[in-house]
Amino acid sequence: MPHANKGVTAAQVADEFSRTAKVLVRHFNERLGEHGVSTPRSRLVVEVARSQPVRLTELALAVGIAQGTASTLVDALVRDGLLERQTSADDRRSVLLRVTAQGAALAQDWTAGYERAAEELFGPLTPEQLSTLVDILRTLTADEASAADD
Amino acid sequence: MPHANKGVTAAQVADEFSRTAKVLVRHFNERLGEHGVSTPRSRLVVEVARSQPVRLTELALAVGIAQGTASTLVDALVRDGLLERQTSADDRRSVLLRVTAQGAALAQDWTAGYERAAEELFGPLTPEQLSTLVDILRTLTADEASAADD
DNA sequence: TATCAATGCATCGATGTCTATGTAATCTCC
DNA sequence: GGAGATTACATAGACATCGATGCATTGATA
Repeated sequence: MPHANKGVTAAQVADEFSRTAKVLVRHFNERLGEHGVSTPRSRLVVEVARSQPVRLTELALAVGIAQGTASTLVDALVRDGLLERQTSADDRRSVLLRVTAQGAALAQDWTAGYERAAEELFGPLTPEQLSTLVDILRTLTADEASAADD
Repeated sequence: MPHANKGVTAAQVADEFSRTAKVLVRHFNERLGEHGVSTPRSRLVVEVARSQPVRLTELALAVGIAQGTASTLVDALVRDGLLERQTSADDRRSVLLRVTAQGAALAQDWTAGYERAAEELFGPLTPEQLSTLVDILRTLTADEASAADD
């Protein structure tokens, strides 16, 4: 029975949203755990592979985490030989990130795992629902973009 | 221009979802921070106020966190005088939780803050979008409910 | 060019979170 | 009624995360 939620309040939506978000996080951690990696680590490596060379702050923005968090995670990934840091010639404050050969190989595997996990989770939705959901999500974060102009 | 996302993939939706979730978390932390409390702590106190007496595991389920996490957070809230633990007479393994007078007062304040934050965030959506969003969120977590039957 | 502001990154301390495990109480069932 | 399974909670260890802050570099300006 769809649409039994006529008078739904914002707070109820917030509750539902945050619960769903946790389910999503848990699901991805499980699936990616089968690939021997956590969700945050895989997201970073995959994102670097996709848009290298990339500066640290850009990367943090792209995956939606704080710059300090990205710094710590990247540090571990460099130690593990998946990423490379390189000081930018243009601006020696900047760090350019690239994947190593090993990182690139793993990124490919993890991307597949990530996509499969996403399909498992969002598969029950119709294409129209998917599209609607993305619209709604973008509406919600559109605020953020303008708020950043403050 | 709505619906410009015809061929959106599950992975893209997952990305968008997780970014939105982080925006939501940040927004609530900011707003509730103005009330001197974190989101998880306020959610626990408010939930206990709403459905006391409540067992720890029930509470964890209601707010969508792991039982161990709830145990730790509740411990702090009891130390701070907002919640009371009481061993159940029926089942001496169980802990029944209630708010103290102070906890009840704060819960009221925090509920207002929570609702206001939710309205700020979800206000841009039409009532129909809100309703649709809840439908979609419930579809996504419906899996979980059945998976729990394993 | 010397100074002061702004920027990019690293680090710190605190918090929330998970899974895994331990302990006590309860339940099952022979 | 007692043994073993189950359940409820607490605790431990690891990780991700944040905001705040420090340090080095760059940019702007007088």
